[in-house]
Amino acid sequence: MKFSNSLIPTLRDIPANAEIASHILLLRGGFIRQLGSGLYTWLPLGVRVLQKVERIVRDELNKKDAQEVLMPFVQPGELWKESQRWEIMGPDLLRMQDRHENDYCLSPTHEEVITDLFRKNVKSYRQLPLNLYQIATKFRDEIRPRFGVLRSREFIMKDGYSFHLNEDSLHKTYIAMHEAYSAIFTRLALDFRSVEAHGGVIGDEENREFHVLADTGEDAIAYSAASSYAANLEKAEAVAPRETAPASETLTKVSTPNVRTINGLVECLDVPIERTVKTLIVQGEDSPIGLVLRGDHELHEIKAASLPNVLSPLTFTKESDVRHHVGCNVGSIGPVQLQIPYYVDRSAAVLSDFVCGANEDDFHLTGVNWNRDESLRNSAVQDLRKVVEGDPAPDGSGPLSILRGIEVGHIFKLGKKYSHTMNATVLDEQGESVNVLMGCYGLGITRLAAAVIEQKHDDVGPLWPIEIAPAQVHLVALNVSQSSAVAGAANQVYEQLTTQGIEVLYDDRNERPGVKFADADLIGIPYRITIGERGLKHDAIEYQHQREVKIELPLDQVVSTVLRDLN
RNA sequence: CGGGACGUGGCGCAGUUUGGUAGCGCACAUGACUGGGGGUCAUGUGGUCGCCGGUUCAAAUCCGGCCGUCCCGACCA
Repeated sequence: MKFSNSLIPTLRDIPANAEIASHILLLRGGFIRQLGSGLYTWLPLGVRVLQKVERIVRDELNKKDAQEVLMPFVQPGELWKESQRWEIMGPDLLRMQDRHENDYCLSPTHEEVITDLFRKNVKSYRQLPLNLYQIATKFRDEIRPRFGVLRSREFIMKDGYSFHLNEDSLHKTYIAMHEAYSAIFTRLALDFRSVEAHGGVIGDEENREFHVLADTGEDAIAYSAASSYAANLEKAEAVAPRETAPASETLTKVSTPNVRTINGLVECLDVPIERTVKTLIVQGEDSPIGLVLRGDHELHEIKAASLPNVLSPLTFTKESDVRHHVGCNVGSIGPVQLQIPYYVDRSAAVLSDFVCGANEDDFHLTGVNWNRDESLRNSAVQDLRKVVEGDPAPDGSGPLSILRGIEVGHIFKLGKKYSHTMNATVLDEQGESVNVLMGCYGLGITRLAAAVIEQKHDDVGPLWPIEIAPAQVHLVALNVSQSSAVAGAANQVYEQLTTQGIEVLYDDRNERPGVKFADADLIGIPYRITIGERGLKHDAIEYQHQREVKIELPLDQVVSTVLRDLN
């Protein structure tokens, strides 16, 4: 690949609309261009990266006997109505009609199509298990596309689906996919975690997310350094830190004029925030419901919304209604004598001598105790809060740490969710018709390419892992148009490496050295060979791996050294 | 959807407050010089100032509407 006849539009300036490393560097290195919000064109170097990511993914999946298919990007609305997701999906699903006014959508995922394919073509348990995948374009009309290709609307995803007669078979494939994903990310030399997660609209049986750790990640990951426990914060279980201390204070009503917030309460009464309790009021099925948390803890909406009688999605009760039901403003609510049902978070439930609202404007209670104080004894305790750094891990292995991660893969057991609604059955050994069990395995190809940069870059450019670099070697020939010696040597190295099957980006342009070096940095190919007249005079060719120290090699050893390093 | 910002040659920006013939840097073309970290000089090419409407003798600039892009948020008392 010669630079002089390639489209590699590197940028000197930082593009105005890009903020994070992967977005900036993919633009500046000439890998992508934006077409519209959440829509990107992949340029030649970018396509090479994607193809290599895909190659690794195919390789690892094929090892596990998954088979590749390719399904349509445009799908009939009928199928989505059948699975009932036409109604459930909301505006993320981009819908349209054809000339006959039939409903269609751009596929955000392919459960419906694959299930339809399966039910029309597989009839016997003898054909199971079956594991099919594709690498294809998806469209999701995201609320807010951002961070370039990290959260775009149109993107490339590997999505796989498996079919099974029984749970045991499903589990085997689920584990096999877990292994395949781990192998893929390991080959990319990524620092990643597989974590417990929420299933979302796909399904909420057993599932696992794969995250590339990076500060710019949109998700928070709680993990235990002492064990393999790791969970997305949206799933992570919060366990109570310690046993209840005995009550020592007496219940006292204190005046707290104009105190409406926990911070105000802490200041007013000079109590530690860990000994305060706040009560949030959300809409329930019959009446509003109180959620009681320690003052310094944050409500976990997903946990709260899944509680019995609590409305999902979680909706906070309007302040005027709070006064109607509780008799005070939202800053003075507390569990003592609360006139509506409430749940207490585990960590709030182990407090003693704590402070809470008195359900009367401008008053709070101090010295409150769950077990001693009559109206509190039968409080319902639930996990309501987000975990924080230092919380005990649910597996008892020690304190939790929190890191940020980019979700690049997600594997699910779907069970019979789709086989049931879409009537996908096989005949079992007894000749009985049974719904198959399914699994579903997603992996973001375009996102993964960006996530790699988020984790592997420096000030001047990406540091691509060799497996997905746009080329293996960047050959920089300095002043080629002036020096026939340089041109001769560079051409020779280029020919020899190419003949050996090495991918070389050969910068044969008539550009100044500074331009070539800057572009090489922006492109980020791992091995760089620099040939200039100065070194050539004493038979010295520069050779450098990423940003490490350059070494000098005689011309006749360059090719063999590269071959050695690449194998 | 709520809040904020922005939209001026390919890219990055100034000009808008106070209306008066559209500018800078980079890139691009040609030539000369230069030749190991985005070089210098000279001469050039390229823009209906996002779109539509209004005010005005005159609009990038003022007013109204629309479109687009980015950022923050999408609840925590």
